[in-house]
Amino acid sequence: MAQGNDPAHAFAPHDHAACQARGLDEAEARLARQGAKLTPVRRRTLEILLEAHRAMGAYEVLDRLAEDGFGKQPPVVYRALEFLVQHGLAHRLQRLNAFAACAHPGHEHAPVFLICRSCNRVAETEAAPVRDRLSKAAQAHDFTVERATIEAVGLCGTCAEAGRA
Amino acid sequence: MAQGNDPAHAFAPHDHAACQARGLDEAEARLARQGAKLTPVRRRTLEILLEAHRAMGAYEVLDRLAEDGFGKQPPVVYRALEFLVQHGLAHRLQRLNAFAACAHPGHEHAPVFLICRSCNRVAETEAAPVRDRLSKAAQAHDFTVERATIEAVGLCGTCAEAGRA
DNA sequence: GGTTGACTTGTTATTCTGTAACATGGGAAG
DNA sequence: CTTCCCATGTTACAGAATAACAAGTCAACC
Ligand SMILES: [Zn+2]
Ligand SMILES: [Zn+2]
Ligand SMILES: [Zn+2]
Ligand SMILES: [Zn+2]
Repeated sequence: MAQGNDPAHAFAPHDHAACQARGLDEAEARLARQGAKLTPVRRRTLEILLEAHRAMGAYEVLDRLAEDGFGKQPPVVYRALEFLVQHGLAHRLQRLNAFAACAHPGHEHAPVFLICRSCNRVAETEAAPVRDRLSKAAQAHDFTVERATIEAVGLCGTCAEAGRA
Repeated sequence: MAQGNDPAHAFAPHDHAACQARGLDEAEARLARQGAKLTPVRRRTLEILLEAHRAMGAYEVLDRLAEDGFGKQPPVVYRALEFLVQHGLAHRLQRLNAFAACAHPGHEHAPVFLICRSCNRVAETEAAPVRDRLSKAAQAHDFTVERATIEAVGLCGTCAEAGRA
């Protein structure tokens, strides 16, 4: 079983170089299917997000891009991030005003995020059951859910064991 | 049955003056229990949030406070809002960078929000089942949820019937 | 009464986050 | 070769939030 298949592998030690490479490959495959282009800025932005399983602020990414010779004005990074988000290669985390690479861009999905407040890693997990419950609760009040933000903050197993309460 | 007991009454026509008054009463009762004070700015801030079942940006509230003779600098409103949030009288909506009065401050609760994208009204709904699911999904990955943001955007019944798709 | 100390309100200034509007340049289509 | 779309870049601004300090209120205490 490849480590990439566990949706919460973000919290466990794993061959992250492979993880990162797979992220880029899947991104290219997906964009090819969609007829969109992974241009240099976009590619670099995705690489930066893929470096760790954590969320990064736009300006943090922007600094990195500037180091690599790209423009150093906010629109540069916001446009790249918007592109990645819209094409399912990255997600925005509302609680953190930050962005994270998608953990499994292979297929369409509306994720649920688990954010460890100790190590700052971010994982995506099984969303369907939670969203179902939410839709059901909303239906009871005649409300139709179109999109939902579901972000949990807490402690990952590794940090809990390490006693970083 | 008092209208205030339906957690999603925000979307239905109701005696809102009573609704508002009840909000203030419950707030005072709650603060008395906690030994905290509802000072003029705080009270006025809560009143403003209670005027409608929608979320307001901090600066929108600030303008209203300034009209009433309170300070017109950001810290004034942010402090009042922080106080209200911490004492369970208001909630912050991450998706909107905005705040809303709590719909039922009588008891402790971690709400789930329903945000109508057409009329902008915000309702709180039954949270427990959704949170249970979320905790369960997280547990499967050895993650302990401490707090969670759950915010749904969609259409309320009234707006759906009115065809405001 | 006077003094201390916690708390609240107020101000100035700054930081962080995000967007509008416009200029340029490189292809692909014609 | 020209046209047009799109991506990148810029300047300038808007919106959200906080840091740091000044001053007033009020009850507790001496
Ligand atoms: Zn990895
Ligand atoms: Zn952790
Ligand atoms: Zn009401
Ligand atoms: Zn509505």
